Amino acid sequence: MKKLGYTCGLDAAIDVVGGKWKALILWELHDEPRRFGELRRSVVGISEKMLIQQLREMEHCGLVHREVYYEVPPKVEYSLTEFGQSLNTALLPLGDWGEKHMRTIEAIPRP
Amino acid sequence: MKKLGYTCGLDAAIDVVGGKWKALILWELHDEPRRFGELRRSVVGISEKMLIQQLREMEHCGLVHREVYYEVPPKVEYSLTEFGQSLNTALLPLGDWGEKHMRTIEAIPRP
DNA sequence: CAGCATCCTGTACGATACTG
DNA sequence: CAGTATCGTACAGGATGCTG
Repeated sequence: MKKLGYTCGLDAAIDVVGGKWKALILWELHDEPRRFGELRRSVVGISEKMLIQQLREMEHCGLVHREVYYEVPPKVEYSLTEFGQSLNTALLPLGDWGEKHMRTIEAIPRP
Repeated sequence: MKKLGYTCGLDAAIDVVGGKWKALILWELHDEPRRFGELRRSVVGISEKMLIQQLREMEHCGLVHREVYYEVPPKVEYSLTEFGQSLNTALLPLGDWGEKHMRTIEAIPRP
């Protein structure tokens, strides 16, 4: 969410879902709502700071819905909006591509 | 191209096509080979440094083929490999999604 | 024309500790 | 449990000038 005046659809999409974590979070939410703690565990390697930051941004873009249950202990559930679902669907082929070529990608020699 | 040990296909795909420019370059190459100067003009806003850097990385990953014509003046053409084509295809739905929701995305208030 | 070499900056991301 | 608050760093990305 930085620029304005996108040059094409891909440009706009990447601006929304870009970065290291958003697509992964989106994926974790694809089938059912998740609590903060669940996400922290399932999105391997993410810090609390990044998780909450990315969630807030996605909420701000209308991709994610945040539902607070006023209980003790606290409970908050994150879920995809229709908008988020549509983005997730658009990401499926990319995920499949990655899955199919994972070995190849892993085998690329790093500098 | 940073990590190893991807947690899912999407993770791997994003590692390959991530960043601000690679997907856009891929798109520019989708229908026919392009010369360096052509790319510099059509990928709006990219610097020479970033263009050559991204091209080299994509070449290294086997997504792009670099063909040098030993002429005067110099001529170099970049084109997609089969691998690159397949990635580009996987990105199509995302591009469509972006195209469709561009107005919505542009309308999101920035911080 | 197609690059390479430098220098510089912002920020994305990370580690750690603390709170309602 | 679900976050805040700080502090710190690496690297993505940018600006400019030069070269075979």
